[in-house]
Amino acid sequence: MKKNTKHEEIYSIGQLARLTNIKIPTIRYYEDIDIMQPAFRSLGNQRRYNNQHLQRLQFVGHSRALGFSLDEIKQLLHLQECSAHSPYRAHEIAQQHLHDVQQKISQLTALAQELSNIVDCCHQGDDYQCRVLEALG
Amino acid sequence: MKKNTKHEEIYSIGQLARLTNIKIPTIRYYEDIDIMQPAFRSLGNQRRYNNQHLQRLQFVGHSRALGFSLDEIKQLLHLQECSAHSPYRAHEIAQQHLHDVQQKISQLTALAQELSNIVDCCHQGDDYQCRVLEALG
DNA sequence: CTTAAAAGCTCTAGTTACTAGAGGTTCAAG
DNA sequence: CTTGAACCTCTAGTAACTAGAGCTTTTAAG
Repeated sequence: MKKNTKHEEIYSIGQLARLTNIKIPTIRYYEDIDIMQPAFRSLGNQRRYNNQHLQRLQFVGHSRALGFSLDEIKQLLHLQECSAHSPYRAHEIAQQHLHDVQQKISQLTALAQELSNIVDCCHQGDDYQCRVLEALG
Repeated sequence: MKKNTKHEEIYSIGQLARLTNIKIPTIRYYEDIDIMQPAFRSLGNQRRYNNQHLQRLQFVGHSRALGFSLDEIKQLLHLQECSAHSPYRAHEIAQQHLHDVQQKISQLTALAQELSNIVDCCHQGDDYQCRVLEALG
C-alpha cells in the first residue's frame, strides 16, 4: 500500500504572501469576503494553507492585475465547480468573459505596438510623434 | 480666406460621459487629481470639453479596464509630451510598460484559450474538467 | 420672453479593494 | 525555556470611484 507520493505542502500566511506577491492583510481580506476559502488553523489559531489555496490566490492575483473586479473573479472561480455539475451555467459565464478577454487582448496588442514604436524610435532623437493615446482608440 | 474646416466639437460633461461610458463624478474626480486637464467653463460655470479631452478620457477609461493604475496612466499620458522634448525619458517609460503589457497579453491569451475550451466543451455535458485556475499560472 | 425640467455645480459621505498600525499571542531556533 | 520574528484581531487610513443633497444654469416649449 503506497502513500500519495506528492505530499501536501503547508504554508503560513507569510509564505503565501511571498510566493504570490500579495500582501498579508490582503490575503486575510480575501478570506473575509469569501474570495479565498477559510484557511486551516494551527493549534495556536494561525492560518495554514495548502497548494490549492496557493493556486487559487495566484489566480486571483493575476486576474486582478489583468483588470478583473473581485466580483468577476468570483464568477471565474465559480467556473471550476460549475463545469462539473452545471455545465450550462459554466458555458454561459465563460462565453461572457471570453468576449471581454479578447477585447482586452486586442487593445493591449495595439498598445504594445505603439510602445515598441516608441522604444524603437524615440531614443534616436528624431521628431517622431508618439501615438499612445490613439493606440487604445 | 478659409476657416479651419474641421471645426472643434464642444461637449458637456454629460455628453462626454455617454461617449466614454465613464460616470460624471468620475470625470470630475479625474480633473481634481490632474488626470484630466481642467475643462473650459461656460459663462454659467459649467464644464465644456473639446475632442482632445474626449480622446484623453477615452484613453484613461480603456487603460483602467486593462488594469493600469491612475499613476501608471499618468506616466503613459506623459509620454505624449516627453516624446517631443525628452525622447530619452519617453523611451525609458515605454520600455518599462512594454514588458508589463506583453506579459498581460500572454496571460490573457492563456485565459482566453481556456475560456474557449469551456465554451466549446462544457455545454456538451461531458465530463470535461475546466482549468481556468491553471490558465493564469 | 418666460418658465419648468433636465442637466450641471459643489460638497459631503459612502463603497470597493486594499494597506498600515496598535496591542497582544504563537512559533521556532538556540 | 526564552526571545524575536511572525501571527492574530480590530480599527483606521488610502485609492479610485459613486451617490445624494441642495442649489444654479441651460434649454426647449409655450
